Amino acid sequence: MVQNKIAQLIQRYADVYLMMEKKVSSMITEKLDKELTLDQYYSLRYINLHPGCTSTDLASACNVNKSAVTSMTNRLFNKDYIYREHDQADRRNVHLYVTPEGKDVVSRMEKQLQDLVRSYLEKFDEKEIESFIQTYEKIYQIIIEEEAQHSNESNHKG
Amino acid sequence: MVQNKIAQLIQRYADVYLMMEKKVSSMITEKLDKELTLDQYYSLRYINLHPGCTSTDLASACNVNKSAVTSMTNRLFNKDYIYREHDQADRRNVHLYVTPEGKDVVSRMEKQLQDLVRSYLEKFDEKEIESFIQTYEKIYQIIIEEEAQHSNESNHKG
DNA sequence: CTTTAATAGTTAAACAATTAAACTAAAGGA
DNA sequence: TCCTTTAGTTTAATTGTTTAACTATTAAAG
Repeated sequence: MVQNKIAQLIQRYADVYLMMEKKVSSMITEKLDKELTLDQYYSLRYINLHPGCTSTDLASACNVNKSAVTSMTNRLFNKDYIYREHDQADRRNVHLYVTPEGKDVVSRMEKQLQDLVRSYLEKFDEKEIESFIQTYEKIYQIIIEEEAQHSNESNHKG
Repeated sequence: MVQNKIAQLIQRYADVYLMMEKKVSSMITEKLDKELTLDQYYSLRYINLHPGCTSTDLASACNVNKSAVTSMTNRLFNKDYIYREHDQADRRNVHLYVTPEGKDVVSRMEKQLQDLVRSYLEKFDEKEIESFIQTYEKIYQIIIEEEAQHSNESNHKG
């Protein structure tokens, strides 16, 4: 791709990125249950999809420090949405599980999120959204692969 | 669009969203100058593109409270990247401007951002990225229009 | 004109989310 | 046994945010 074209595309992306991100996250916290922040919802969702995952797993998935995960899981634990279990084979490992209350709130928020997004998605052609998400997933894949290659140098995270 | 298909698309988006957001923002803070956080960069970039804008403008653009803007502009002010000027006609208004040092850092970070993103973008077809950003801009437009319609009800922000 | 409303912005207290560094505890290897 | 690595927590600090109370200025109503 031509250098100039790339600069243009990045410019256009940057022009909407900030507003988009803040607007979407504030829309969501406004419209959805106040029980969880967006970050808390996504963390709980991850644990729900990966029962028994460790703090390290979650840290690597979110690309944050383990101490950030400790804080996050403490917040979820204090709300009785998750519980922890020590690994019997290797007692250093702590496995994370979602409680019934946690499962309740995840599915409730998932439904609310769908109701919210549906009204916007209806204004699009299915093919357009499909290919948008495909590109999004592709970008994600490329970033992951790229990181796997350079994982030798810096492994202070994950 | 069919209900089921919508649920599927949202699911797929949610599956990558969390990792994507955190990974990208941590990649950027890692690779770019440490002088500014990503939020600070985008705020400074906005002021640079809209010289003389007010706190209210920035608050509305980011969809955050005015007090959040005060905090943000204080951080930028303390780093000598912006300055404030009282409006002579209406002394309640405070206009924001980027200093020469601020302009320096914006253009430096812009260049670094382009160098970083270029390596990823090169793996894509130009048409694919073009239509990805087009959809992104379209989503943004729809959200803005939607909000303009419902602006009567809740105007505690912006 | 004076009193009252509204508007722009700041301050203060609280919380969420994060990092870095020091720490505890457990496991593995020489 | 001693040293090192690994998993996770704690602590102190910073960023970014909200809500509510506040200051200062303008506009509007009588």
